[in-house]
Amino acid sequence: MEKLPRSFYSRDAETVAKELLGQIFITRLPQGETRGLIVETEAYLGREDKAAHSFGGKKTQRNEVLYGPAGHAYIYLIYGLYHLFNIVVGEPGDPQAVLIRALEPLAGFEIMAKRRKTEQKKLLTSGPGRLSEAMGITRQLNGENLLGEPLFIAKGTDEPREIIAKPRIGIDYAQEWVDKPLRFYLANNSFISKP
DNA sequence: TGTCCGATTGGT
DNA sequence: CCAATCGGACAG
Repeated sequence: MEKLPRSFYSRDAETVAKELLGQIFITRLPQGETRGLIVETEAYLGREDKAAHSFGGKKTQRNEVLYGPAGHAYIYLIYGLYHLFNIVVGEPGDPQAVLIRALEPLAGFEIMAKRRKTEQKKLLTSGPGRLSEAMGITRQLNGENLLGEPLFIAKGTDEPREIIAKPRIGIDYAQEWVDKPLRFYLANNSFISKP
């Protein structure tokens, strides 16, 4: 089990978003260990990207971790109900991020089922809010270093995989950025958030 | 301090 | 289709 190094994250969001597909996201929290294969991501390009929280260089208490070093978690609450899990990427000071949108459950099924209050495998991690709940992600973990514990990403297998690129979800306000193909997912995977 | 709203989800 | 539910952004 090999953790992805800092250098993996210190690249542009589009590259990292694609290369995160097929890697393994692991959490080790008091309830136990859970693992999921990353099958869907979105790239948020930073200052220039009207869909990004850091558009125009905006820096607030919520998003300041985006301006720090790559390989840390950016976690925030959306709709007062769900936590979304992102990874800070790029060089320090360049506020880019990758949103993890779906996982394929690999281990810790019972822990996930208990947190999600469902036994249906398809409903455990197929969406950004769902996977955060299943993996035990809350904003207490905002800023955590993914090269340590309790959150990290391990190298998956090197098998070639077909990647599909499509527009991002839920960013209707982003004008000319709405249609840019910055959402990536593995072809033929059944755990994608919106089929 | 007051108001408005969201990188979603689940039930109608 | 629409309500749930609340921290944060921003205006005043």
